Amino acid sequence: MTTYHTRQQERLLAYLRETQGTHFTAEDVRAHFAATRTAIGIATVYRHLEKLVADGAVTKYVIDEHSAACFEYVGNVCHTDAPEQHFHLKCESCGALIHLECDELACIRSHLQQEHGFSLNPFRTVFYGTCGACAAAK
Amino acid sequence: MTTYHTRQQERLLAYLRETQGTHFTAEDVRAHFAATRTAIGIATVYRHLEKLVADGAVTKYVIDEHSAACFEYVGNVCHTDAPEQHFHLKCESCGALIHLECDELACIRSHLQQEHGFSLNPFRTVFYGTCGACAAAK
DNA sequence: TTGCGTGCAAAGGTTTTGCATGGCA
DNA sequence: TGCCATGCAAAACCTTTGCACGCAA
Repeated sequence: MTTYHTRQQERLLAYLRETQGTHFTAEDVRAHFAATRTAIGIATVYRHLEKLVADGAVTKYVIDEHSAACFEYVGNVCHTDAPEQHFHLKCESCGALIHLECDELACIRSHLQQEHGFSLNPFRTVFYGTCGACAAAK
Repeated sequence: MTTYHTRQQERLLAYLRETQGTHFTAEDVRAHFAATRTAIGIATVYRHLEKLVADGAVTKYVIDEHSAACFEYVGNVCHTDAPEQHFHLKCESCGALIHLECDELACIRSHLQQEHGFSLNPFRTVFYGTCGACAAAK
């Protein structure tokens, strides 16, 4: 639990809030501050992200274990109103991670729940395939 | 593509067929053959698993990126004749792998294709969540 | 002053790769 | 004989951890 209020913590949180709706890796965060001359050690980045994930303010995606984990800022804990139901598409060709928000896809969840008794975890579920750009390139 | 038929390949495939319905790590496979005195190098295990995953005969699960990936043999899928429209549900609680054949879910593919230009790969895509039995147990 | 937060470097683990050797066709 | 497959070890990679120092309260 955080007891002290530090400069790094403040700057890191401020940055995360700017990234709403996008994905980032721990390295992305470190690089961002390295560029602004207010460096934050990679260990500190990981330590904060770990806490935020535990608090639910950040979601962690494991796409492939030999590449860096993706994080996403989803707001404060008191965000119990309308958690966004978005899914992720991963292009097996170019590696792009696509953030998909679609009502029809959101129905998948209730369908699986009602018809198959399965509670889908949208944070871990990733749709693999080929994106339009890559398909067109072939 | 595999061009040569080797002893290691044969033994590895035979072992995988025995594991139907269970999951294993690359290390598990290596250890299995190390015990039977017909050792197979870990690099060879990874190289074969990589091919099998690409072929759809093995599914790769990434549970957490700092632990070993889990693999599961799902058999030779006939992606030439009649591509089966079934998806996989993986219970994060009990580890059960559920084969789901559902017309409504099959629509996901065409939806992603038409509305988002995304060609879904049903052999690799896995829905993570909690199965009905585990949900009831809580 | 107390002790948490930070940064550096090293450790930890899994997976990949380089290279020489062995084996299939 | 021509190459692919294999195995070993080292490399590559992300992430965690030990330790000393800095800084908040």
